Amino acid sequence: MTTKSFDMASQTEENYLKSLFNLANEAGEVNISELAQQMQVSMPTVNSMVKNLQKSGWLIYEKYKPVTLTPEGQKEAALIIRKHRLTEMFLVNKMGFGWEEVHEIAEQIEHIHAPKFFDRMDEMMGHPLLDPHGSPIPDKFGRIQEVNYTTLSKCKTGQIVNLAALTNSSTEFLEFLNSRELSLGKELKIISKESYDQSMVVNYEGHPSETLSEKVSDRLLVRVIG
Amino acid sequence: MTTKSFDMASQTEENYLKSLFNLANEAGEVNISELAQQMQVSMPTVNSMVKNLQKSGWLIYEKYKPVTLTPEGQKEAALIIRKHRLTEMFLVNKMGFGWEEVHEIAEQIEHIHAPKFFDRMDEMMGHPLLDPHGSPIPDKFGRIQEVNYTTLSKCKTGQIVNLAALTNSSTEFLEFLNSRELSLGKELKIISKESYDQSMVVNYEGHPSETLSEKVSDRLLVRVIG
DNA sequence: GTAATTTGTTAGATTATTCTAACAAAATTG
DNA sequence: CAATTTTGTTAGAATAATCTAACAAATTAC
Repeated sequence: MTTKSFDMASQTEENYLKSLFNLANEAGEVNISELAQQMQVSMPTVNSMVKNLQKSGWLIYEKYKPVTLTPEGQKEAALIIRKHRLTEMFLVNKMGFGWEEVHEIAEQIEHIHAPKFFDRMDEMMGHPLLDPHGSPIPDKFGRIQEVNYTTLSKCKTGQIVNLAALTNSSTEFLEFLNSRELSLGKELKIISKESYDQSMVVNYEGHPSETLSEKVSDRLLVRVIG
Repeated sequence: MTTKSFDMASQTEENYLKSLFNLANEAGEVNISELAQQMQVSMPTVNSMVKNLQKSGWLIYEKYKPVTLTPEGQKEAALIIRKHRLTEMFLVNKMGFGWEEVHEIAEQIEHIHAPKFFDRMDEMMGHPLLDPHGSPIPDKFGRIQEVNYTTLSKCKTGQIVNLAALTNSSTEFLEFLNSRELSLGKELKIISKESYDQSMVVNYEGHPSETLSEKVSDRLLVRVIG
């Protein structure tokens, strides 16, 4: 007798679902150790929480196997991510925050249970498709439209690209980008690439010659335009 | 050796502080049973939580005596109420919600730890002094400026009053007021008062003769203007 | 293909918040 | 003021989320 309830997830459970969603690879599988690292808790903690989440129907788990979100788990996770990204966009567009300030606040507001509140944000912003860091905002049904960009690090000398999104949105990285006046939509021309450390010299408005380390260029998602 | 830490209060503890603040009478004392009723938990639960809150320095407690918030407890509570009321005002003024929709949402957002977020709301609204139900918004230091109004129920026939605030902001009551087009700032003239059930007949713009029960007139806070 | 390493599990304990049952102190009431 | 009622306390248990210690399974590495 399987116990599938689909009750409201607790704040903690919501965080596990979100991490599971973000860690799920092509096969949709996530290891206990990965999840433990992501959640910053011990493996036994994850082990018991995973049993919990399975009992509630959010995921599939078998001893010694990686876990997989059920369709319901995926939807639930996507809807939490939707609240997070809508909030980030609202904070930037309607409240004047910088893109480096919004993650921590959204991390808390994503757990608010008030559909009207998020619907109103969405409406006030005209149903945005992307958050301030270029990540797609899942729709009301938890559907997420995948876009695939390349990282700047994979581009070749001479190419012209448009900065579209980031693979990492830590405050420190965003502050680094601010210091170089690098924001989404900027057109970058790749001047050269150092084969020793993979650092790149790029050119963009107001910055004729800016050097970016591989660590940075790996985190910049771009659309090649020439 | 007294253990006074003043750590961050948990969400549950914040709710106890808020209730304590709201229940505190002139003497500032609150009984365990009152608090249990307000918080909708059993007395033993309150008993143990009160010991907790004392250990953290938020209140003074002695066996079989009513509890009293310390100055720190009062400030903490007032700051939570500040977040609640700022949020309600923001939802009404900046997001277009009705005054009857905002309590439940603010009840959740009040627990967000993000000073910048509330400061920005405050700034965007030009530092409002009252929330949408006429209750004062405590300042950043947790100071609350008391205003004292009379209830409509205490007014006499012939008086003209201005509707300034409410003693109760339940959705049902607010929806009742909406149905009679009664909103803050409305000027009411007391036409008559029924001595049998204390119901009152009042007159205001668009409503030449509206009857209000004692239950209603007791919940309307007014400023007598004539 | 054993041995070593990594990954995952169980067992048992801890903290926060809650409960019910039983009892004790305080307040109320004739 | 003694009896009753109300209010408050203790004891003991439950649930959620976490931990460490010990062990077991799976994987990786010679």
